[in-house]
Amino acid sequence: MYEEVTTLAEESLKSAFRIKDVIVTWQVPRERGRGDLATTVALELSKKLKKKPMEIAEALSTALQKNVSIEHAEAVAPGYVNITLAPSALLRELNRSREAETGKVADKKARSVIVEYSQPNIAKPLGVHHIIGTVLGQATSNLYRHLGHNVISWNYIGDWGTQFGKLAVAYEKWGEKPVEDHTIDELLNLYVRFHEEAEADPTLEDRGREAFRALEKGDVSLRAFWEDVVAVTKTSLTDVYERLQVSFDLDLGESFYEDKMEAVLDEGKKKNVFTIGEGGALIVAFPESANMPPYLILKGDGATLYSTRDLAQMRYRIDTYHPAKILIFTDIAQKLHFEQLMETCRMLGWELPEFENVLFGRMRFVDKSMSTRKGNILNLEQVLDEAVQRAEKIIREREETVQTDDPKELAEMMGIGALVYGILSQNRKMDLVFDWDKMLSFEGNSAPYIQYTHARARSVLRKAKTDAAELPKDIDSLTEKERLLIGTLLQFSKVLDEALETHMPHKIANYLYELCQDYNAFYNSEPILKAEEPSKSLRLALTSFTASVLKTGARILTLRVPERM
RNA sequence: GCCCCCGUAGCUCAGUGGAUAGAGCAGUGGGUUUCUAACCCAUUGGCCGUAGGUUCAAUUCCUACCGGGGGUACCA
Repeated sequence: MYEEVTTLAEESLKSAFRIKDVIVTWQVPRERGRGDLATTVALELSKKLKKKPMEIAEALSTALQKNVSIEHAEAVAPGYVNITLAPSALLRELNRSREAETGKVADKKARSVIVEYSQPNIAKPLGVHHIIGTVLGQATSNLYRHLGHNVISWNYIGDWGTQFGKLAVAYEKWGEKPVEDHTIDELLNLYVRFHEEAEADPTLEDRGREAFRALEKGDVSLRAFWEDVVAVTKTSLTDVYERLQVSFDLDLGESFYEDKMEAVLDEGKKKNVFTIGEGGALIVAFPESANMPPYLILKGDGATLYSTRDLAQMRYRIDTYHPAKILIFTDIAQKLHFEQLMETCRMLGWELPEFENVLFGRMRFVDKSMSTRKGNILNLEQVLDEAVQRAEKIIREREETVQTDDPKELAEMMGIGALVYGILSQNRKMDLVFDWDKMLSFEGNSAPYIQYTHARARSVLRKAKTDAAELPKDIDSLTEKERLLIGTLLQFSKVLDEALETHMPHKIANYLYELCQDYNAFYNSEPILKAEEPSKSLRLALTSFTASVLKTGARILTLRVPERM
């Protein structure tokens, strides 16, 4: 962005102070009245050149002032250079920047990015805490796709493991009807009851482990039971994912690796990476330098673990998809596990793709943590329903002014949007305390604010009977609000790049919010339809750009925006 | 014990090696004969956890400590 200005600045500094190299970087000042771009290069050079910062800043601003793209350049104490760009230069930039909105076309031959997220467990409904990883992963997948990457979105379903043996024992003891007739909540109740009764009767735990081992060894009736439970679970997940605008390319779960672990186990043993530890367990002992506790690969009784399947999964993904990158979204509690996993892969001598365990904070209630075993989780579907009901109530209260044709659809959009935006607008590493009122905001910095701003802009365009407004060729001057809005619109593509690089979708949410603020301020102070030309064309174009950036950005965040509300 | 994440306004949170640290909610006062007032404008409110260090410049980087959360071999 603004290469012309950068080159000019660098050249003039080089010639004025007879230096070989200088790199000028620009910041976009947040404060009004500081121009469109600012640099601190004079402060940075001061020591090296043995000159006062202001002296350098003044020389630079004088040189920049001569350029036609720059309306005004100014040196400000203690050594900043602020520049205000000419309207024509801003319009030129704005035209160029529209490409970022439409998205890039993926190069089909490029190696893909595997994004794993959500990871629901079989026989349990999605809890409200699942929403964090689910929407973060989806937003990140959307972002990669938007920027032209081939993405394989992957739901790694927890359909295997000791928990399953426990459920089988619980069903055998207390189940009262065929498995396939259970709802997901009834299955959860069995699981919770198991843990309650296991407090009094510890032998239950052993029986659960035994049942899982039997399943792993191929017990036919357990296998049939397992298949029924998987079917019940997948059906119940479909609806929630649809409401969240979440979808996956693959949902190969843990059971898929059932027959793929043996090869990895053999390899690890042969390479002496896996060794026998306490109680006959198979472990990886890391070198001192790794500074990590041992990694358990097989239990003492020979049963496999999460780690066993993850190793097999890593192998399978590499061999099958040759990905350039693998991202796995998990909460922060799993950090060590993935560090151990990757270190183990390296010790096995595997050639690995770029890998990141994208971490996020945990959700808990005010006084206690969330635990599926104890049953103190909130069902995500119920939370979505409550969110939508709250939105419905607000829509009803505004009956006289609301402009939607479909209040039910709008409520769905707003309610779920509010919840999702609440999560995606904050730094993913932060822990969340579940609180209805805080998680479901409908005003201020919230999804409905973004949605309202979009509807408002679309409404203006409908009245103007135009969609793809063209920018005027040139314009003499810009109002302060116009300039601010243009400046924010210009940053969209940079924000997307930063969000991708850091895997921090909240940067997009924050940006969209700022854009709305700028648009609403502009909307409030400048007439659009009644403006004189060329202002009218400019303002319509800004309205059109804003609406389209909002829609594109919101979509990446899984949010939908209405045409009217 | 060791390791990781978090600590910014009453509350919930953004933010950055640079110019007087920003929003939302809550509080106070304004704005609709104008394109949607789910909005806008103004205003109250901060030793940026504490103490050192690096730097022309630290809330941001480094170290220690304090507080909260998590992990630390047979859960995932």
